Amino acid sequence: MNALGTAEKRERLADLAPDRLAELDAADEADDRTLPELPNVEDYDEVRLRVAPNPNGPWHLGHARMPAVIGRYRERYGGWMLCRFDDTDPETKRPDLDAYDAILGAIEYLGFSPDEVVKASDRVETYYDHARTLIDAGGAYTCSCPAEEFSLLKTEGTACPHREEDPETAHAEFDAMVAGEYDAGERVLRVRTDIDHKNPALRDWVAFRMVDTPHPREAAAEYRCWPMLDFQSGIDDHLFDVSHIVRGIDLQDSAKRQRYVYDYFDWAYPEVLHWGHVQVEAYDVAMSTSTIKAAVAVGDLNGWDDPRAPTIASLRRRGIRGEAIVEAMAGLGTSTSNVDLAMSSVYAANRELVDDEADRRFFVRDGVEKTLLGGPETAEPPLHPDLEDRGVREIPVGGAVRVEPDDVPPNGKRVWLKGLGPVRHTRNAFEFTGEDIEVVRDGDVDVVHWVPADDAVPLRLRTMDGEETGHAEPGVAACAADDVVQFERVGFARLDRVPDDGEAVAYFAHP
RNA sequence: GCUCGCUUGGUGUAGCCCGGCCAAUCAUAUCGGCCUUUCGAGCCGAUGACAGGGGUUCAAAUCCCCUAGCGAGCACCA
Repeated sequence: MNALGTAEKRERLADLAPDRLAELDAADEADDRTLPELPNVEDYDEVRLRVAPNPNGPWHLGHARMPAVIGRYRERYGGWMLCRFDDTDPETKRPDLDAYDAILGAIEYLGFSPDEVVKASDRVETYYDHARTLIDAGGAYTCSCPAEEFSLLKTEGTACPHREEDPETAHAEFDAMVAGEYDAGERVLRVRTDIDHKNPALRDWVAFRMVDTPHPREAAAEYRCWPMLDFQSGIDDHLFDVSHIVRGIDLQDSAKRQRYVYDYFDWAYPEVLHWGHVQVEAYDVAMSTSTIKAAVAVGDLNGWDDPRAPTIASLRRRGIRGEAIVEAMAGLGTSTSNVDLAMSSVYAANRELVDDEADRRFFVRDGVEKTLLGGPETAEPPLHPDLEDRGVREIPVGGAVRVEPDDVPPNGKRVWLKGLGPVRHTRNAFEFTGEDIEVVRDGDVDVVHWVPADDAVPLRLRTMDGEETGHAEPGVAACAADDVVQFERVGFARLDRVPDDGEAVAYFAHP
């Protein structure tokens, strides 16, 4: 049974036990259902979701949770998904112009494609329109209190003098804000909530403020009056008819703040779910955009796709499928407590995805050369031990082989060169002994991988822990960049560069 | 300080709303066995958890209270 592929197994099972097959299918579907149901789905015509990244840098692993979970929900409910770049801070969270496409590329790599993509910085006029309507509704006022002063008043639950201003004044001053007549810090537009609400976080929050620094996008470079996230995203969620908001616990109070605006407009607030932060063990580099940015800048990391970086780009270069990341992220569920993602769960998911397709190859690290006396001229190990149809690799043996130092048996002892046969270590050579495979089954002889001394392809394997050099079997020269292979007894790797001549480069994925 | 939230084995998760079928699910991990010309895959088995204390109840992982720990918000950041 083990020699059969999955499809063949299914076929045989269908003949032998159709009931059991149905059970397996049901189990498969259940696997896909690790996420809890979204609340009150039946109340909406369509499940409409959004991912709302801040394009202030490429993505680290933690960012994958958002598209992974939201994308899975879209698939489950046959819903709709928006990608909205919340790029309304040209200064402190200044957008990185390359990040917009990098993020869309990452989402695609994870296996999702948004139904629509928008940038908040293209929609500023819309936010102004709604601000004016809100002023008319008595829901907002302009305020020139210095931030620290207002903060003190707020803490004691006292209104500032501007709170009672009339809508005409508010309109005039807001128009002046839009016209750029104030500098940063001189005036804001506040939402009128409850100034003595028991939760200080909800009291009269800022909806618009002045920013002196021009937005990096040319199309938005002239704006000086920018909405805050809570205002912008609240308006957009309604305008795009979002049914379910899924976001981090840092935004736990956002819904409560935005409800005030929704109430002024008489809109219904979407369903909302929060999740905690994701930590990833196994990396030396902290998983934060700014830390990685700094490490790349000073050369501690060799770019965002350095295998030591906890980034999406890094996993991608290592040949890990986006789907494996999604699987692992979906497995974390949507609980509001902080979670640790074990890389082993990403690896386990990936192994399942790539094991069948990855051809087997030999790669000998830091090999020692041994003259080979006797034996066949060609070795023929299978390309895949479980899929015989795939055929064999024909490896010309030549007069000498390389093996890893740890695999050299003591003098006089034998070892089985995989796909070639048994050899005895004599003085400084390997002597072909020709026994049957029984010697391996008996347990006295270890099976090891090897490469011919001639024609082996020099290869550098980049791993999370550094680089390893060695030689791969000659057939690797015919592989292409992007091929995912399993170096037997070493692990899965993605070929990154296979030049006609000279050193090939591969990235280690996992055992 | 004020407010909100979280706490199930190494990791993650199910169960908690609507108490009993939970001596607690599944995955991953680790260990062992079988199989295998890989330290991969497959098969079998083992390991290991309801934060602590009170209360309600015939019955509590599930409801209530307290304590502890963790996290978040109280930004003219997202």
